[in-house]
Amino acid sequence: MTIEYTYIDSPVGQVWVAWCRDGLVSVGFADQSKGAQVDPDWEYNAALRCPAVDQLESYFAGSLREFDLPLVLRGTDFQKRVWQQLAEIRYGETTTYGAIAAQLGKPTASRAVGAANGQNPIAIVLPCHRVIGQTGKLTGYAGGLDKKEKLLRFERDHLG
Amino acid sequence: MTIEYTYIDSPVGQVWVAWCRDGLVSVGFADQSKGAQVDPDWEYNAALRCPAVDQLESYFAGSLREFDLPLVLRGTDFQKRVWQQLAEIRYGETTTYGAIAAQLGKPTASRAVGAANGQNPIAIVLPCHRVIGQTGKLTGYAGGLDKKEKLLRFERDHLG
DNA sequence: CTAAGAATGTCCGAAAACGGCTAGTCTTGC
DNA sequence: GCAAGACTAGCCGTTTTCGGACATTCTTAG
Repeated sequence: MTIEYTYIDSPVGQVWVAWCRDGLVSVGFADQSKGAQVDPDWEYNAALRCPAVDQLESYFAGSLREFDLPLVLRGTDFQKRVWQQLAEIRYGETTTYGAIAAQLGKPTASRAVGAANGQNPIAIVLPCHRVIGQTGKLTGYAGGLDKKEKLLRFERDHLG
Repeated sequence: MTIEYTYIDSPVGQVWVAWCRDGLVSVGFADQSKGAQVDPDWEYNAALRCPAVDQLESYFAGSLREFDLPLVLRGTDFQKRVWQQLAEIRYGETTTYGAIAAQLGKPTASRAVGAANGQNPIAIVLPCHRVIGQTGKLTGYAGGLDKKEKLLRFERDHLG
Protein backbone atom coordinates (compact mmCIF):
# COMPACT_ATOMS: atom_id res chain seq x y z
CA MET A 1 0.00 0.00 0.00
CA THR A 2 1.81 3.08 -1.21
CA ILE A 3 1.81 6.20 0.89
CA GLU A 4 2.52 9.58 -0.65
CA TYR A 5 3.36 12.77 1.15
CA THR A 6 3.94 16.44 0.48
CA TYR A 7 4.55 19.65 2.34
CA ILE A 8 2.27 22.65 2.66
CA ASP A 9 3.07 26.05 4.08
CA SER A 10 1.16 27.37 7.08
CA PRO A 11 1.25 30.12 9.69
CA VAL A 12 3.07 27.68 11.94
CA GLY A 13 5.68 26.64 9.40
CA GLN A 14 5.95 23.76 6.96
CA VAL A 15 3.57 20.87 7.56
CA TRP A 16 3.77 17.43 6.03
CA VAL A 17 0.70 15.47 4.94
CA ALA A 18 0.88 11.73 4.29
CA TRP A 19 -1.98 10.11 2.42
CA CYS A 20 -2.80 6.63 1.13
CA ARG A 21 -5.68 5.03 -0.71
CA ASP A 22 -7.58 4.49 2.54
CA GLY A 23 -7.20 7.96 3.99
CA LEU A 24 -5.01 10.26 6.01
CA VAL A 25 -1.97 8.63 7.56
CA SER A 26 -0.01 11.42 9.17
CA VAL A 27 0.33 15.15 9.69
CA GLY A 28 3.25 16.82 11.39
CA PHE A 29 5.68 19.70 11.44
CA ALA A 30 8.75 19.66 9.21
CA ASP A 31 10.97 20.82 12.03
CA GLN A 32 9.65 18.71 14.87
CA SER A 33 12.16 16.49 16.60
CA LYS A 34 9.86 14.42 18.79
CA GLY A 35 6.84 12.22 18.10
CA ALA A 36 5.85 11.22 14.60
CA GLN A 37 8.32 11.64 11.75
CA VAL A 38 8.31 11.38 7.99
CA ASP A 39 8.77 7.69 7.14
CA PRO A 40 11.49 6.93 4.54
CA ASP A 41 9.14 4.41 2.95
CA TRP A 42 6.70 7.13 1.94
CA GLU A 43 6.93 8.53 -1.55
CA TYR A 44 7.43 12.25 -1.88
CA ASN A 45 5.04 13.90 -4.30
CA ALA A 46 5.30 17.66 -4.48
CA ALA A 47 2.08 17.94 -6.47
CA LEU A 48 0.01 15.69 -4.21
CA ARG A 49 -3.65 16.70 -4.02
CA CYS A 50 -6.06 15.00 -1.67
CA PRO A 51 -8.96 15.91 0.64
CA ALA A 52 -6.55 16.26 3.56
CA VAL A 53 -4.47 18.87 1.77
CA ASP A 54 -7.57 20.77 0.75
CA GLN A 55 -9.09 20.78 4.22
CA LEU A 56 -5.84 21.71 5.93
CA GLU A 57 -5.44 24.68 3.63
CA SER A 58 -8.98 25.76 4.45
CA TYR A 59 -8.23 25.33 8.12
CA PHE A 60 -5.18 27.55 7.93
CA ALA A 61 -7.18 30.06 5.93
CA GLY A 62 -9.58 30.22 8.86
CA SER A 63 -12.57 28.99 6.89
CA LEU A 64 -12.77 25.39 8.13
CA ARG A 65 -13.48 24.41 11.72
CA GLU A 66 -14.19 20.68 11.58
CA PHE A 67 -12.28 18.13 9.57
CA ASP A 68 -14.11 15.31 7.81
CA LEU A 69 -11.57 12.80 6.62
CA PRO A 70 -11.00 9.05 6.65
CA LEU A 71 -8.17 8.33 9.07
CA VAL A 72 -5.73 5.44 9.00
CA LEU A 73 -4.66 4.91 12.60
CA ARG A 74 -2.10 2.47 13.88
CA GLY A 75 -1.40 2.13 17.58
CA THR A 76 -2.40 0.30 20.74
CA ASP A 77 -5.99 0.12 21.84
CA PHE A 78 -5.42 2.68 24.52
CA GLN A 79 -3.79 5.11 22.12
CA LYS A 80 -6.63 4.81 19.62
CA ARG A 81 -9.16 5.49 22.33
CA VAL A 82 -7.25 8.57 23.39
CA TRP A 83 -6.93 9.81 19.83
CA GLN A 84 -10.63 9.34 19.25
CA GLN A 85 -11.34 11.49 22.25
CA LEU A 86 -9.27 14.24 20.69
CA ALA A 87 -11.73 14.50 17.82
CA GLU A 88 -14.45 15.41 20.31
CA ILE A 89 -12.80 18.64 21.43
CA ARG A 90 -14.40 21.53 19.64
CA TYR A 91 -12.57 24.20 17.69
CA GLY A 92 -11.19 26.93 19.93
CA GLU A 93 -11.86 25.02 23.14
CA THR A 94 -9.52 23.11 25.42
CA THR A 95 -9.64 20.22 27.86
CA THR A 96 -7.16 18.59 30.21
CA TYR A 97 -5.21 15.34 30.21
CA GLY A 98 -7.04 14.29 33.34
CA ALA A 99 -10.43 15.00 31.83
CA ILE A 100 -9.71 12.72 28.89
CA ALA A 101 -8.48 10.03 31.26
CA ALA A 102 -11.75 10.32 33.17
CA GLN A 103 -13.78 10.06 29.97
CA LEU A 104 -12.00 6.79 29.27
CA GLY A 105 -13.07 5.51 32.69
CA LYS A 106 -9.56 5.74 34.17
CA PRO A 107 -9.44 8.97 36.13
CA THR A 108 -5.89 8.41 37.28
CA ALA A 109 -4.41 7.70 33.87
CA SER A 110 -3.74 11.32 33.03
CA ARG A 111 -0.08 10.71 32.57
CA ALA A 112 -0.68 7.84 30.19
CA VAL A 113 -2.95 10.13 28.20
CA GLY A 114 -0.12 12.60 27.96
CA ALA A 115 2.17 9.89 26.64
CA ALA A 116 -0.39 8.75 24.07
CA ASN A 117 -0.94 12.34 23.07
CA GLY A 118 2.75 12.64 22.36
CA GLN A 119 2.49 9.80 19.83
CA ASN A 120 -0.45 11.29 17.96
CA PRO A 121 0.42 10.63 14.29
CA ILE A 122 -2.07 13.14 12.87
CA ALA A 123 -1.42 16.56 14.35
CA ILE A 124 -3.93 19.38 13.89
CA VAL A 125 -6.63 17.10 12.43
CA LEU A 126 -6.61 15.19 15.70
CA PRO A 127 -6.23 18.33 17.80
CA CYS A 128 -3.84 17.26 20.52
CA HIS A 129 -2.94 20.94 20.80
CA ARG A 130 -6.30 21.52 22.53
CA VAL A 131 -5.24 19.43 25.54
CA ILE A 132 -3.55 21.34 28.34
CA GLY A 133 -2.66 20.77 31.98
CA GLN A 134 -5.16 21.09 34.79
CA THR A 135 -3.39 24.24 35.90
CA GLY A 136 -3.77 25.87 32.51
CA LYS A 137 -0.16 25.42 31.49
CA LEU A 138 0.40 24.08 27.98
CA THR A 139 2.93 21.53 29.31
CA GLY A 140 4.04 20.03 25.99
CA TYR A 141 3.71 19.59 22.24
CA ALA A 142 5.66 17.39 19.85
CA GLY A 143 5.87 20.22 17.37
CA GLY A 144 7.12 22.65 20.02
CA LEU A 145 5.23 24.64 22.60
CA ASP A 146 5.35 27.78 20.51
CA LYS A 147 3.29 26.10 17.79
CA LYS A 148 0.76 24.83 20.31
CA GLU A 149 0.33 28.31 21.62
CA LYS A 150 0.01 29.80 18.15
CA LEU A 151 -2.58 27.24 17.10
CA LEU A 152 -4.71 27.90 20.17
CA ARG A 153 -4.54 31.63 19.67
CA PHE A 154 -5.29 31.23 15.98
CA GLU A 155 -8.43 29.25 16.75
CA ARG A 156 -9.55 31.67 19.43
CA ASP A 157 -9.13 34.54 17.05
CA HIS A 158 -11.13 32.81 14.33
CA LEU A 159 -14.00 31.75 16.56
CA GLY A 160 -16.32 34.62 15.69
CA MET B 1 -28.49 22.42 59.56
CA THR B 2 -30.46 25.01 57.66
CA ILE B 3 -29.55 28.65 58.03
CA GLU B 4 -32.06 31.37 57.25
CA TYR B 5 -31.36 35.03 56.72
CA THR B 6 -33.18 38.27 56.17
CA TYR B 7 -32.45 41.95 55.87
CA ILE B 8 -33.39 44.70 58.26
CA ASP B 9 -33.17 48.44 57.74
CA SER B 10 -31.01 50.54 60.02
CA PRO B 11 -29.50 54.00 60.31
CA VAL B 12 -26.38 52.56 58.69
CA GLY B 13 -28.14 50.93 55.78
CA GLN B 14 -29.41 47.42 55.11
CA VAL B 15 -28.10 44.77 57.47
CA TRP B 16 -28.35 41.03 57.00
CA VAL B 17 -29.01 38.64 59.86
CA ALA B 18 -28.36 34.91 59.50
CA TRP B 19 -29.82 32.57 62.09
CA CYS B 20 -29.94 28.83 62.64
CA ARG B 21 -31.40 26.53 65.26
CA ASP B 22 -28.36 26.95 67.48
CA GLY B 23 -28.14 30.70 67.36
CA LEU B 24 -26.82 33.70 65.50
CA VAL B 25 -24.53 32.88 62.60
CA SER B 26 -23.74 36.17 60.92
CA VAL B 27 -24.50 39.86 60.74
CA GLY B 28 -23.17 42.21 58.11
CA PHE B 29 -23.86 45.07 55.77
CA ALA B 30 -25.62 44.50 52.47
CA ASP B 31 -23.16 46.67 50.62
CA GLN B 32 -19.91 45.55 52.19
CA SER B 33 -17.30 44.21 49.84
CA LYS B 34 -14.78 42.87 52.32
CA GLY B 35 -14.97 40.36 55.16
CA ALA B 36 -18.02 38.17 55.70
CA GLN B 37 -20.58 37.80 52.94
CA VAL B 38 -24.01 36.29 52.51
CA ASP B 39 -23.49 32.59 51.85
CA PRO B 40 -25.38 31.23 48.83
CA ASP B 41 -26.28 28.16 50.89
CA TRP B 42 -28.36 30.22 53.28
CA GLU B 43 -32.09 30.42 52.68
CA TYR B 44 -33.61 33.82 52.32
CA ASN B 45 -36.69 34.41 54.46
CA ALA B 46 -38.10 37.89 54.28
CA ALA B 47 -40.35 37.30 57.28
CA LEU B 48 -37.69 35.78 59.51
CA ARG B 49 -38.21 36.55 63.20
CA CYS B 50 -35.67 35.53 65.82
CA PRO B 51 -34.12 36.95 68.97
CA ALA B 52 -31.30 38.42 66.94
CA VAL B 53 -33.63 40.43 64.73
CA ASP B 54 -35.53 41.65 67.76
CA GLN B 55 -32.46 42.72 69.67
CA LEU B 56 -30.86 44.38 66.67
CA GLU B 57 -33.98 46.42 66.10
CA SER B 58 -33.94 47.45 69.74
CA TYR B 59 -30.28 48.33 69.40
CA PHE B 60 -30.90 50.56 66.42
CA ALA B 61 -33.85 52.11 68.25
CA GLY B 62 -31.41 53.08 70.96
CA SER B 63 -33.10 51.07 73.65
CA LEU B 64 -30.75 48.09 73.90
CA ARG B 65 -27.15 48.34 75.02
CA GLU B 66 -26.07 44.75 75.57
CA PHE B 67 -26.87 41.80 73.37
CA ASP B 68 -27.73 38.48 74.90
CA LEU B 69 -27.74 35.87 72.16
CA PRO B 70 -26.38 32.38 71.50
CA LEU B 71 -23.61 32.67 68.91
CA VAL B 72 -22.45 30.10 66.40
CA LEU B 73 -18.82 30.88 65.72
CA ARG B 74 -16.58 29.19 63.23
CA GLY B 75 -12.94 30.17 62.93
CA THR B 76 -9.46 29.41 64.17
CA ASP B 77 -8.70 29.32 67.88
CA PHE B 78 -7.03 32.67 67.72
CA GLN B 79 -9.94 34.27 65.91
CA LYS B 80 -12.45 32.96 68.41
CA ARG B 81 -10.41 34.31 71.28
CA VAL B 82 -10.25 37.71 69.65
CA TRP B 83 -13.98 37.72 68.94
CA GLN B 84 -14.74 36.80 72.52
CA GLN B 85 -12.74 39.77 73.67
CA LEU B 86 -14.89 42.01 71.52
CA ALA B 87 -17.92 41.11 73.62
CA GLU B 88 -16.19 42.61 76.65
CA ILE B 89 -16.05 46.12 75.24
CA ARG B 90 -18.84 48.15 76.72
CA TYR B 91 -21.40 50.13 74.77
CA GLY B 92 -20.11 53.53 73.71
CA GLU B 93 -16.54 52.78 74.70
CA THR B 94 -13.53 51.90 72.61
CA THR B 95 -10.30 49.98 72.92
CA THR B 96 -7.29 49.41 70.70
CA TYR B 97 -5.97 46.51 68.69
CA GLY B 98 -2.88 46.44 70.84
CA ALA B 99 -4.91 46.33 74.06
CA ILE B 100 -6.79 43.27 72.89
CA ALA B 101 -3.55 41.63 71.89
CA ALA B 102 -2.21 42.30 75.38
CA GLN B 103 -5.31 40.81 76.97
CA LEU B 104 -4.67 37.65 75.00
CA GLY B 105 -1.17 37.48 76.42
CA LYS B 106 0.48 38.43 73.12
CA PRO B 107 1.27 42.11 73.42
CA THR B 108 2.91 42.26 70.02
CA ALA B 109 0.12 40.58 68.10
CA SER B 110 -1.82 43.75 67.43
CA ARG B 111 -1.65 43.29 63.74
CA ALA B 112 -2.99 39.77 63.91
CA VAL B 113 -5.83 41.11 66.01
CA GLY B 114 -6.61 43.54 63.25
CA ALA B 115 -6.74 40.71 60.74
CA ALA B 116 -9.01 38.61 62.94
CA ASN B 117 -11.19 41.63 63.48
CA GLY B 118 -11.59 41.93 59.74
CA GLN B 119 -13.01 38.39 59.62
CA ASN B 120 -15.55 38.96 62.35
CA PRO B 121 -18.67 37.19 61.07
CA ILE B 122 -21.07 38.89 63.46
CA ALA B 123 -20.81 42.63 63.07
CA ILE B 124 -22.43 44.97 65.59
CA VAL B 125 -23.29 42.16 68.04
CA LEU B 126 -19.59 41.44 68.34
CA PRO B 127 -18.66 45.11 68.29
CA CYS B 128 -15.52 45.18 66.21
CA HIS B 129 -16.41 48.78 65.46
CA ARG B 130 -15.35 49.66 68.99
CA VAL B 131 -11.74 48.78 68.24
CA ILE B 132 -9.59 51.62 66.95
CA GLY B 133 -5.94 52.41 66.48
CA GLN B 134 -3.66 53.46 69.27
CA THR B 135 -3.52 56.95 67.82
CA GLY B 136 -7.28 57.30 67.79
CA LYS B 137 -7.73 56.78 64.08
CA LEU B 138 -10.45 54.36 63.09
CA THR B 139 -8.08 52.62 60.63
CA GLY B 140 -10.54 50.13 59.11
CA TYR B 141 -13.93 48.44 58.97
CA ALA B 142 -15.21 45.71 56.70
CA GLY B 143 -18.49 47.54 56.28
CA GLY B 144 -16.74 50.77 55.42
CA LEU B 145 -15.19 53.39 57.66
CA ASP B 146 -18.23 55.66 57.39
CA LYS B 147 -20.39 53.04 59.08
CA LYS B 148 -17.85 52.51 61.85
CA GLU B 149 -17.85 56.21 62.54
CA LYS B 150 -21.65 56.42 62.51
CA LEU B 151 -22.01 53.49 64.87
CA LEU B 152 -19.58 54.99 67.36
CA ARG B 153 -21.29 58.35 67.26
CA PHE B 154 -24.70 56.71 67.56
CA GLU B 155 -23.60 54.88 70.70
CA ARG B 156 -22.04 57.95 72.23
CA ASP B 157 -25.22 59.89 71.59
CA HIS B 158 -27.35 57.21 73.21
CA LEU B 159 -25.22 56.78 76.30
CA GLY B 160 -27.15 59.06 78.61
C1' DC C 1 9.13 -10.02 32.20
C1' DT C 2 11.00 -6.06 34.13
C1' DA C 3 12.11 -1.51 34.53
C1' DA C 4 12.26 3.12 33.20
C1' DG C 5 10.17 7.02 31.39
C1' DA C 6 6.40 10.36 29.94
C1' DA C 7 3.07 16.47 26.97
C1' DT C 8 -0.14 14.62 34.74
C1' DG C 9 -2.36 15.35 39.07
C1' DT C 10 -2.58 15.47 44.01
C1' DC C 11 -0.85 16.42 48.47
C1' DC C 12 1.84 18.42 51.98
C1' DG C 13 5.15 21.42 53.99
C1' DA C 14 7.83 25.60 53.66
C1' DA C 15 8.10 30.28 52.35
C1' DA C 16 6.36 34.56 51.13
C1' DA C 17 2.75 38.03 50.81
C1' DC C 18 -0.79 40.41 53.10
C1' DG C 19 -3.55 42.83 56.34
C1' DG C 20 -8.47 47.23 60.13
C1' DC C 21 -0.97 47.64 64.10
C1' DT C 22 2.62 50.12 66.83
C1' DA C 23 6.53 52.19 68.63
C1' DG C 24 10.39 54.81 67.32
C1' DT C 25 12.62 58.51 64.33
C1' DC C 26 12.74 62.30 61.65
C1' DT C 27 10.86 66.25 59.53
C1' DT C 28 7.95 70.16 59.19
C1' DG C 29 5.58 74.23 60.41
C1' DC C 30 4.00 76.88 63.95
C1' DG D 1 10.47 73.62 71.88
C1' DC D 2 6.56 71.04 70.36
C1' DA D 3 3.01 68.69 68.26
C1' DA D 4 1.26 66.56 64.17
C1' DG D 5 2.36 63.93 60.00
C1' DA D 6 5.62 60.79 57.08
C1' DC D 7 8.34 56.93 57.13
C1' DT D 8 10.41 52.61 58.91
C1' DA D 9 11.01 48.36 60.71
C1' DG D 10 9.37 44.72 63.62
C1' DC D 11 5.28 41.56 64.86
C1' DC D 12 1.70 37.94 64.22
C1' DG D 13 -1.87 34.85 62.30
C1' DT D 14 -3.96 33.62 57.79
C1' DT D 15 -3.97 32.80 53.02
C1' DT D 16 -1.78 32.00 48.86
C1' DT D 17 1.91 30.23 46.22
C1' DC D 18 5.44 27.35 44.99
C1' DG D 19 8.25 23.24 44.76
C1' DG D 20 9.25 18.60 45.53
C1' DA D 21 7.77 13.86 46.50
C1' DC D 22 4.77 10.36 45.15
C1' DA D 23 0.88 7.74 43.10
C1' DT D 24 -0.71 6.08 38.69
C1' DT D 25 -1.19 4.24 33.80
C1' DC D 26 0.68 2.71 29.61
C1' DT D 27 4.38 2.06 26.23
C1' DT D 28 8.79 0.76 24.92
C1' DA D 29 13.42 -0.83 25.34
C1' DG D 30 16.22 -4.37 27.07
